[in-house]
Amino acid sequence: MARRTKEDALATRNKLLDSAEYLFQSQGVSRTSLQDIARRAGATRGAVYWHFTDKAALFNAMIERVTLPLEAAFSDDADLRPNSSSVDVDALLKIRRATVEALRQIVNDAQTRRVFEVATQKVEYVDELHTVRLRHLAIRQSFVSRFEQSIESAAKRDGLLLPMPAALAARGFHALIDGLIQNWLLDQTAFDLLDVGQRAMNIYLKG
Amino acid sequence: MARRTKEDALATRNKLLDSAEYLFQSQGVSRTSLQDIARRAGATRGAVYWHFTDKAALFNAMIERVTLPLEAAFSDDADLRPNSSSVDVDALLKIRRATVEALRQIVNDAQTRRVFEVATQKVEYVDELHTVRLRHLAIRQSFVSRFEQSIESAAKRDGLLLPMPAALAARGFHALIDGLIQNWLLDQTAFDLLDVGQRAMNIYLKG
DNA sequence: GTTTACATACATCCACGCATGTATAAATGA
DNA sequence: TCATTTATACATGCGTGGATGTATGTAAAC
Repeated sequence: MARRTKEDALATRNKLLDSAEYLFQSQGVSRTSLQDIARRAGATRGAVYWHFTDKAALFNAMIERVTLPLEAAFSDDADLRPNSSSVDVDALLKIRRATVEALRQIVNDAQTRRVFEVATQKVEYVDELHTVRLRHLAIRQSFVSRFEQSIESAAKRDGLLLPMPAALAARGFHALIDGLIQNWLLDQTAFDLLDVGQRAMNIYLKG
Repeated sequence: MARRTKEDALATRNKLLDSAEYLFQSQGVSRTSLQDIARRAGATRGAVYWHFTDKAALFNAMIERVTLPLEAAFSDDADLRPNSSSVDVDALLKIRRATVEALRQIVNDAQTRRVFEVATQKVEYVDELHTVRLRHLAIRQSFVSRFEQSIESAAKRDGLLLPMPAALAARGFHALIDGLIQNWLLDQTAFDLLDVGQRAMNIYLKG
């Protein structure tokens, strides 16, 4: 066809990513061809190869469309709160709130849910997608270490001694949340993620 | 070639499964062809199609080679202990022991580790593999409900009231263990699975 | 006029399923 | 016990479709 305006181009790009989301979720990443994606978006493979160098790049873009805002939200939570509220808000409280907010987004936002499901169940992390995987690991790590700091500062503030090193406690907490999310994604009718998540979190944080 | 003796046939079958394990782990399930698997086992696709109807069946067999013994171990733990030890052993203690044993197997047995890694990161659960997935879910569910019973009986025995329904507590516990395993598989050098696992378990069970 | 945003066409490769070949182990019968 | 038959445990070959990458065409925006 003919050349489109820049908004049109961005629209087709998003359509392609939408199609990819849907098809990746229902057929898996490796079994959906670029042809499938293009067709569902009302375009051809030419459009796909114009916007993305290959399937891995498309996958990457699809992931970042969700994770970039989510990461930004997390950073905001950590950076802005100290200014807005009084002084030295309980670090654990911040973690608690941010976590609940993340759970809420997964439950409420269909797109986030789709992408999470694809990223955890419908893709094989190998070769080209290894970079995506490394990025995930880095994000995980930053989350864990931030939580570790919060634990330590909270313990120091309240003058209580921890039953285990903060690093290990942070690992456990992260595993708990991560496991809850993944299990919920496996069967979303099995339990209420927000409810169970908050209760489990409270239990764990008693330690 | 010629017909082999039954032991020979079983040997090639195991060789094929070994190859699949290795290749699935390094290349992912969808990117490894039956040709690859056969070649690495010193055989041809003919052998593969003789022993398995298709790739999904082979995958299934590979999984069961590890999970069947593991399930059996879990059943033994639950069924035999009441006879061998005194009367009414603490139900929670049994769960604790079985869980630690499972963690130990994952850490120590390379084959279990490989298969778990494949099953959690290197496969897209869709179409034919959906049955495998359903089976996993069923096993999960049975584990969770068994743990739920243990919690309830333990609570009744000790006469303490739970901070939440046993079903939710069981979910949380399972999510914790599951999350720890998965995170450890992502980076096996990050922490000591057995250590952190036991500590986190103890913390959680205080609730 | 040039670049953009695609569509179309072409060539290559590879994975799968099936059909068929085949040498030998195991069952069968005398 | 041995000869014959049958089923087994693969190997080989063929056809087919589909996915990828790239090269080229093209009309409108800038």
